[in-house]
Amino acid sequence: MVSQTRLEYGFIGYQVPVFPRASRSAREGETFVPPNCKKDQQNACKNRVLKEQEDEIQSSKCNLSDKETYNEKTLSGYHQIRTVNKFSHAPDQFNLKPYSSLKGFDKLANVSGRNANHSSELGISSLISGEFSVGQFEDARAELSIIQTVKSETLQPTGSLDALEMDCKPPHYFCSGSKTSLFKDWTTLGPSRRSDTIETVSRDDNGNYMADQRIKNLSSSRRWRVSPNLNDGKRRKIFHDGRTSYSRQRSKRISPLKRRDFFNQCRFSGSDRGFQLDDRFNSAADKRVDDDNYCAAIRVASSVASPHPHPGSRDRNVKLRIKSFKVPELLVEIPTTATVGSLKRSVMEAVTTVLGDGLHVGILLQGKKVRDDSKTLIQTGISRDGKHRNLGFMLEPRHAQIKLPRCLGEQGITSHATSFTLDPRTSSISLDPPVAGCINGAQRDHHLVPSLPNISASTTLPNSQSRVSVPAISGEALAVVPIHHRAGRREFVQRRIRRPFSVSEVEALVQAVEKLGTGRWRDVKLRAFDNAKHRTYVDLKDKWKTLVHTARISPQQRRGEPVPQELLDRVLAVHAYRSQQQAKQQQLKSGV
DNA sequence: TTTAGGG
DNA sequence: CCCTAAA
Repeated sequence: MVSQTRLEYGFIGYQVPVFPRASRSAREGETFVPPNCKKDQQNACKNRVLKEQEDEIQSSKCNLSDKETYNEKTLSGYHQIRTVNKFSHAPDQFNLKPYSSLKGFDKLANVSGRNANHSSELGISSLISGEFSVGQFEDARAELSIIQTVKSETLQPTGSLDALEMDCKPPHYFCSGSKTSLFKDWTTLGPSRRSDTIETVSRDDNGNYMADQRIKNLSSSRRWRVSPNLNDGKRRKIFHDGRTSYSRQRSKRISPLKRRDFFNQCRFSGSDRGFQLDDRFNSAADKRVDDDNYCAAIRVASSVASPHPHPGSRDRNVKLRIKSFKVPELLVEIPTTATVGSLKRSVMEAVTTVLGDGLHVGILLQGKKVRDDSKTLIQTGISRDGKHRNLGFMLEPRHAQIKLPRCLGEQGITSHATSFTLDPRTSSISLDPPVAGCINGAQRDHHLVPSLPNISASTTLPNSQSRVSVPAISGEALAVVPIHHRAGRREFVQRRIRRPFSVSEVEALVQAVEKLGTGRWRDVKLRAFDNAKHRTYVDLKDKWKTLVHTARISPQQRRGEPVPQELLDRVLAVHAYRSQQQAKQQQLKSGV
């Protein structure tokens, strides 16, 4: 009976720590102490943090050992999605937490750089793709029906909806070691904390939700200038079957080092007076964020420079600071017999999918949509003259519906994960199509003009939703195969979102290669990943390559989700065998 | 398009 | 993952 019960979570919104920012305590000049830090350790913690701040300039490498006493979760902070289960009393909570704190920071810097150059669109997807996971519940294999025994009894067999509300806690702490230096200026903001800025969410005539914001002038802020060679002019051709190929392209990708340099150039300056406004904004945002009832979204800070920069005329730059995005509501339906791990993945993938390619950015200026992409900001009216204080960014669904054919369970292509009872045929994730996300607080103000009138708008929440239940395929991860709207599509093409191979995928890959050998990647694809549209044969080949590499290095050097040694052994065995065969072939050839 | 490798 | 030369 219980196994027939399904839980459905409606995600009204998410708050994802897209951009690192100082914890409130840090901005308030206090030293953050991890919540789990025992009292007698607090002073030591404080000292350590202070010391880190002192050392951050010299330190060029993050000293992990120095932080080992901290739980990563504690250090990184996370945002919570809390479900309000109308059938139960204890709210369920979902956290979006950094997938990898250190790796994430590099990418965050990268995102910042890219944002500065393109639009926040890239940054969002980049950020979501791999930097965060849905977590907290330790036993990912525990079945929901066990965890929610009590709830299950009260749940409707189907169709029960848990309203999910966001609890958007600011990251407690986001920097450690040298990484702190990247964001130093974020952590050392001015003390101005008057919460006199009222932010609200408004709805445009298209039914899109947005938050108002302020744009801050860039004048004389050289840090916000954008290097043109960061432009990633990649062009991607989309095959009819959803596969991709790439035409020749241009400039080199930015190396991580360069990205960091770039970010360092772009970071805020604590001496920038305008930043006090940012900070004030932050305080307002935090206040709101603390409100359990507030539906928040993806937090972004980005900068956008004038598309036609005038060298030597920095006054013409506009600085945008987008604090957060609201994403459309998502619904996840999942059997109670599904594992916690699969629930996490479902949520994560729903978020990833929507942000990955399901949205595009719309711009609202004084309530009107700006549709002409070719206009310059000045022509549009986005300038520093202060005329327009209502500049809004929206995340709008790119497609009417986003379908997520997928298998939610760990049960993958192989039959190994037999302990999972999730029925893929009835799993579904859906996106609320008509609701656009919004950005809470890009902000505008004038440099050297500390007082800025508040911007306000009416607050509305998404009220419509539609759930799209789609039959899940037997592939592993979801294959989001958005229908690409070529017309009016953004010029720049983002890198595919990163989708680390799960263990069961690796298992399937190894199994297939054992059978087919290396060098027949198309067959491997067809055999084991036919339903995983996002895994191309090139991906599989690449994965095999990394698997071989992984198997050869010490476990300490490995990163990401650990691959069972048994699998790695099989990888090595197959690889050795195939190599041997290949060598023999070579010998035969040359011998003849 | 697919394979094979370097980036 | 990306990008491509070759096959």
